[in-house]
Parts: sequence; structure tokens; C-alpha cells
Amino acid sequence: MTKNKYFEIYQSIKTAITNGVYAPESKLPSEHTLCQLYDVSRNTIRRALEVLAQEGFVTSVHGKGVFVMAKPPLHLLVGGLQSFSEVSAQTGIHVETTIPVFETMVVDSQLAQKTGFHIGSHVFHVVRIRTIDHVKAILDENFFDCTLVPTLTRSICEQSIYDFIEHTLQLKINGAQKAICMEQASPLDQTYLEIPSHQFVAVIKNTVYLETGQQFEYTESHHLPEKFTFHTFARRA
Amino acid sequence: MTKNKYFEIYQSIKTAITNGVYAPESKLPSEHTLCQLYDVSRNTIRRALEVLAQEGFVTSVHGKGVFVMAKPPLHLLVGGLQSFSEVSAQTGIHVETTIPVFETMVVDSQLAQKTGFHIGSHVFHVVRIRTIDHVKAILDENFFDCTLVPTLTRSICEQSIYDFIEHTLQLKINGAQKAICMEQASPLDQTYLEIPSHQFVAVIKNTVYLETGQQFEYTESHHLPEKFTFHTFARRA
DNA sequence: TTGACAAACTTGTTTGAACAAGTTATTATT
DNA sequence: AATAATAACTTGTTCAAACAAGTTTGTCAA
Repeated sequence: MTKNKYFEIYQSIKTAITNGVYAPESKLPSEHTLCQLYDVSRNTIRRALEVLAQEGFVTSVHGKGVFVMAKPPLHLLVGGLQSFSEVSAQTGIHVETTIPVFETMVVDSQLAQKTGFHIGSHVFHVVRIRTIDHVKAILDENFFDCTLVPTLTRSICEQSIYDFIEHTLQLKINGAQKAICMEQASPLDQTYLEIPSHQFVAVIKNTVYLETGQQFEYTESHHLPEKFTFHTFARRA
Repeated sequence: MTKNKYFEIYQSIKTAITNGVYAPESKLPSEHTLCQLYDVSRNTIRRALEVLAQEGFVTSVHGKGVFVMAKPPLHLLVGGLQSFSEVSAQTGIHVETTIPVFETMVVDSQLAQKTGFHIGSHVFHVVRIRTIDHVKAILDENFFDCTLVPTLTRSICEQSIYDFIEHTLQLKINGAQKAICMEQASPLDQTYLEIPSHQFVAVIKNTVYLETGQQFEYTESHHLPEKFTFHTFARRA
């Protein structure tokens, strides 16, 4: 399927770990042995192992070997960059989306401070409410650069914006800076999530970049505090 | 100083970016050019660039070049694994630590569920209050595996536990699974952070592993909601 | 049995090379 | 001048090799 050897080996070892073929706290076969198993060079094995180490599945120790973590990560989206529709599609949870706000606006100094876009630039402003099991759970407020995403429509926002951006517009997303914090419920939260003003909400602030390094999106995801969790794996420098 | 070429090149390019030598959204010299600049092989250059891409400083585009991100990360601790004393030492903020709880205990089923340690194992239980500018800001609740950290004392907890673990005990830390969520203030929070019971606090749950993959620590950091922020960079799969 | 030493492992770093594949600039053709 | 083919870039993947450096094992001598 994929023609990258290192990625197939990465997947192969990962499923072997999650299936218990390689037990937690046990040692993987040596790199030399894995070379023979997969019939590739040591560099290719090491590249697969590096990704596994990055995601918290294994840890290599100089002179000793490569060990399986005591508790390999369960959530495949390890602090990753997945859109809401992708997550809901994988988990099979049924979600309804309503769009109370869909407009274009010019960035003033206050909005530039918030979103990181330049003053005077034109952006789409979209607010989406995610309803899970008939409970309003998430409020997403998106800002897209109009010059990079010119043909956005309301109906696209009801489906998957990322699918549209990546497949229709052929834009390639590199990654996002994420800031997680807690804030008092904003007027938007009070209106659309029906939260009293003094209560806190969990906020993820995403500044999203294309492969060229340009910022093309700023998004805030406001979550009900009880429903919110964020998982990631951090390696020690 | 450090004898790793790729790491020195990584640092060199990173400071060049933060100092504006390589402007945001501009293109870095080609890998071939960088090879000549630093007099190393292309693989070594690529390794340095890979780390920079991981941290959100640059993004490579097949066939085009390596671009500097529009807004390279400011916070050097990018969702990283730094102890509290290390952060406060870098930022120069003065912090006072009080330790209301320092004890050993046996893990029961409830605590095993919470911490991930096995039932019946012995752990140190430490609660530390961090006071910043005479305001109680953070409550840290640590659980350490007694077999791995046998000689822990109260006075060590007043200083830096990680310094003790890494330098005195010579244990090497691989990384930590982090779960960030919001919870109603616990009895500990109510007692030591003086928070009313119905209010929420921001909680970071860390499961920390040694280089061998063994879990040796579980820690919860409870933060006042107004003071809490967590930064990270996520790459698109 | 104990200790010291060497050999045989392990992973970590670096080099050089070759080819694949995407993008840009040049050139030739019409 | 516009177009198409080509060449000259760029990064992406993989290989083979050598050496460094940490860990374990085995051997031999005291």
C-alpha cells in the first residue's frame, strides 16, 4: 500500500506491541536482528524506531537495547492534529453541527492580537456548535485567511473543512501551535453553549500553518470542562 | 562543547531564526549549501532540520526547500517535560514550596486505578504547594515507586526532585504521558489552595517513565484556572 | 570464589553515495 | 510569443560502511 519501508515497519512493530507480541517492559529484537527480519538496512529500522520512540511506544537505551514502554499509548491521536470530523468518523460518535455565524470580516488591531493575522487582512469568521447526544458540547470559532481559502461556503463548514482544504484546494497543512488554557465563558459561550458567565470553559487555541510556513487559520475550541481531555507524550530533553 | 555535530547545527540554525537572520516565511539555504557551510554530510544537516521541524521552527517542502515558520515558537518548553524548579530557575520567578504531606503508602485498588502503579506496591506520597508572589498557585501531588526511589527525603522535595533523581540516583528519564483536563476542586485543593468546592481547577496528569520503559512516577499538577497555560506544537500526520 | 580484563554484544553518530520524486528555470519548437 | 520538452535544481528514501561508546558476557588469573 504505502511504498515507504520505514513506515510499514513502524506500523508492523506498533501493532505487534499493541497486540502483545512484544510485551511491555520487554526488549525488542536488536536492530541487527530486525534488519534481517524485514530485510532492510539498519538506518531504515532506526527511522521506524525513532517514530515509535517519539510517540511513546518504545525507548532505546545506549548499549542495552530498545524497550517497550510499560504502558504504550492507547489514544492513537497523541496530542495530534486531527479535525473534529475525523475524530468523530473514527469513533463513530454521531455529532450534529450548527453554524450560527458565517461571515467575512477585516482584521482590526484587537482581532490581530487574538488571531495573529495582520491588521487589514480579510478573514472568514465561522462559529460552529457541536452537539453530542443532544447536548451542546463544543463551540468552535474559526478564522481563515481569505486569500488562501477564497471559496469557502457555509455548506462546506457543515461537512469537513479540512477535507475541503486538503483535497479540493490541494493545500498541505504542516502543523499547529496549540495553547491550552481555561477562560471565563465568553458571550459566545454564554449564548450558544448556555453556560453561566462566571463559569470556566476549556479552550484550545490553534494557530495552523501550511507547509510553506504561512499561517492560514486561527481557531479556538471551547469545551465544557467536564467533557474535555487532551493527551500527549513528552520526551525528556 | 557538545560533541554532536547535528545538535550544534540545530542550535546554530535555531538562534539564527530567533535572531532574524533567517526571516519568517523565507527559505533556508538548500541542504547542499548548508553542507558546505557547516562542512558536514547531508544526513547530518537533515537530522538537525528534522528536530527543527519537530519543534515548529521550519517546514520542509518536497522539491521547493525548507521554510521558516511565520511565527517560530516563543516558549522554548514546547509541551516539553520540564520540572517546576527548572522552569522557575530559567524564568527567575521566586517560588516558595511547602510540603503538607510526605509519607509512604501501599497502593490499593483505587490508587492503582488513579496512578497506574500495581496493587500492593509501595510508593512515596508527596504533596507540595507552590506559592508565587505570596499566592498559592499550584498543588503538586507526586507518587514515586519506592523500589526505584528508595532514599527520598522531605528536604529533597523542598529542592528539586528531578535533580536528585537524575544526578544523585543516576536514573535516566525517558518521557511522560500527559493528560490535561479540568476537574472540580478536590478536598486537597480546597484545603491547600483555598478553592471553593464547586470551582474547577486545571489538572495535568503525568505518568513518567524511565529509559527502560518502567513507570516510576505519577504526578498530578493542579493549577488555578486563571494562571494555567500549556503550549505544544502538533504536526499533521 | 573473586576480581580484572577482554571479547562480544548493544545503540549512537557520521559519512558518502545513489536514486526517486517534486519544483523551477532553461531551452527548443512551433 | 506561447507551448512543450528538457535540464537543473530542490527534498525524500534507502543503502552500506565505519567508528564511537555503553553494557553484558566470558575467560583467565590471583
